[in-house]
Amino acid sequence: MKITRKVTIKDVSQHSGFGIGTVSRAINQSEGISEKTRKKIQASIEQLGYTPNYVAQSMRSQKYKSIAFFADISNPVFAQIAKSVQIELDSYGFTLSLCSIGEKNVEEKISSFLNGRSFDGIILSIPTEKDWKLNKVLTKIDIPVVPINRDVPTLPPGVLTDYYSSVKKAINYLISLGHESIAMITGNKEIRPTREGIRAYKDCFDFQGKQFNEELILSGKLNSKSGEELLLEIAPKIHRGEVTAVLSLNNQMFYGILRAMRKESLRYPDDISIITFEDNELTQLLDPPVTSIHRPIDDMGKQIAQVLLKYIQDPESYGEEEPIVIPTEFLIRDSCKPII
Amino acid sequence: MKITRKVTIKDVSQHSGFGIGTVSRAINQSEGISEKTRKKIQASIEQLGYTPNYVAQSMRSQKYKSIAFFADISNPVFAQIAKSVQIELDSYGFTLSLCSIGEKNVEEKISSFLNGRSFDGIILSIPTEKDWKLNKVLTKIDIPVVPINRDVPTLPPGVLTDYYSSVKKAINYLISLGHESIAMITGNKEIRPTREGIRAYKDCFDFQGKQFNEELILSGKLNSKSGEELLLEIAPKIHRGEVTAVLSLNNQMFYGILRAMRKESLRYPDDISIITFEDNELTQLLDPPVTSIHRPIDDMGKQIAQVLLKYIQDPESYGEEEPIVIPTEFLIRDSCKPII
DNA sequence: TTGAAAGCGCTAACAG
DNA sequence: CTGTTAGCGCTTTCAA
Repeated sequence: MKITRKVTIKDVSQHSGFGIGTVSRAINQSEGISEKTRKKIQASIEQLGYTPNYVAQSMRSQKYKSIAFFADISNPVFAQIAKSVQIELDSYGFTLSLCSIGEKNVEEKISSFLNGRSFDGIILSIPTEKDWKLNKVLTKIDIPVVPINRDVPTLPPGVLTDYYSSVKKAINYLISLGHESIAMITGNKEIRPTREGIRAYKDCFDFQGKQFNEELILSGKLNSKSGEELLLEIAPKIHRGEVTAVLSLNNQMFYGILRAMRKESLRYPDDISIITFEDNELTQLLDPPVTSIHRPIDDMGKQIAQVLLKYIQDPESYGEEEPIVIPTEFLIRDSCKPII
Repeated sequence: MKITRKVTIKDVSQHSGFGIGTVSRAINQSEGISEKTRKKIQASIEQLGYTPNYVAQSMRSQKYKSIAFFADISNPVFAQIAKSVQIELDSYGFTLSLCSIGEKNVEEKISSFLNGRSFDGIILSIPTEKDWKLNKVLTKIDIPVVPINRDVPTLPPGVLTDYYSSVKKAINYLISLGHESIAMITGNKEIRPTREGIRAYKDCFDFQGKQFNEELILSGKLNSKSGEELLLEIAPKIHRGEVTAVLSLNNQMFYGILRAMRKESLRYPDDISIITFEDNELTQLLDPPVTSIHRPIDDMGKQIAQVLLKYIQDPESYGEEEPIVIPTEFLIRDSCKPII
């Protein structure tokens, strides 16, 4: 058995009797080729089992059919987004490459990852918008970038979850149950979800003509440890009944909140009412199940892929598109109790 | 401001005064170049801010510094593996590309994904080992493939979790608590974890001189729905006290098991003792927390990357390496109760 | 409409 | 030790 060299465009050219250029035109569905020859060449391609070499195509065309995804994939939310983005991209022949980023040195990670590699576009979730170094790096990138849930000054808005309405629904629900002292646990204040959450929170209280207490907004990092610390901070108030409800804007922080509650022997909904962003196995299987804000993550991933693809295909449109806002659903379960 | 063309090896050659070939040798740390020239060239490279074009390098060298990862990343276990694999690969300049696969048409997905694209290696987690079509596709692949927890006939063993010891510990623990009718919920029987689990289960009973009841091994699919159905199947027995413990070999199935228990108003540890594979937020935060089998996932990812890299760097060693066995930890918590 | 030929940026073989 | 050159497989002028 002889070693089978990969079949190239040259083989197709010979086999079909047409020139290399013509074959290329047939492959790329380009103009200036008769339907007849296209068919003949197509037949040769199928007989030989030819597939164009993506690497060679890329080198010549400067198109890579490849997207870089920067996020912390160990967060199931991003894992799921990555999955649906990949599935969507795949149907357009695009490949998704992963790059994990943490809290620190994000710009360094991103630029060293991009260095030398070639992508047509980037999907990005970053820990803070106010990262001067990062923003500098981002301006230098000459391919479209779609941020997830971030307002990056140098970038078009991308895809956003409707945190404002979500938080409004949650807070109003708690108010309707009679809660007045509602703590809200959020990530740092330099990301859109936090800003939008706070805005919604304030608006709810303003609308009700109620006093808004700044101290009840607790900002930290987007991880469970931080969530735990923040809950521990207000635990005394909860014990004293000075805080009767907690709204968590982040799934990871919520894990920490639950851990802290356990440590403090605080039980929901009796000692405290709780609501969290992101519905998942945990919120469903906890006893009682947790009232939560749900977003269609697969749909989000699909939309992210779609905008990016649009930007790539039509660079003129980059930055001209309206932000895509993903609506959420408010799932009332049994983790909140009315104040009597 | 003039448009800055990307600097190429030619520029470096001109700037440094050395030939293109010499520059290439400097870049690739190849033999046959004096330390002096290397330094001079290095200086030029830095001054010009040159980075080799990976695409061109790949095209010429047939090395792509690129790995394909086939798995269902929406399972947090694989997401975390993907993350740590990526981090490890990144330190060697390799890129990780994602491809989601489901339960069906796996061979079709894999081969169409690979088609035209170029990778140096593959990481693979497949739903069943007895997939004739898939195995046929796999034999045709001429780059190293590292399977995760699977014995694929046509492939070297790769990286394996020690299911045998893990299950043995769990079963023996249950036996020591006085349990005799232990149900084990597993994936399909054509994957290594199931086979190893069953073998361990049998060995434990044999060793104790106890009767092993085949009916208590419940095989299904690796998803929560299947876990739910299987638990529902034996629910009557649990109610009657004919089954007193359940061991779940899969994290996804475990979600379903918990759902089914809730439907059936079955509570652990009072109505039934439970143990599951994979420790995570859910097992820790459930009340009471769940006794579980934990494996070091990040370490697993790192090892997967390492073997694959070794195979790529030294193709002779492909298939000659011993399987890498990942040990597990048995975390006793409060989900099991002794039989009195 | 088609073919020929010039590269894309790089590596590797060959010469010197 | 270093320079020159021939491609890798493809797209894209430019002629025919």
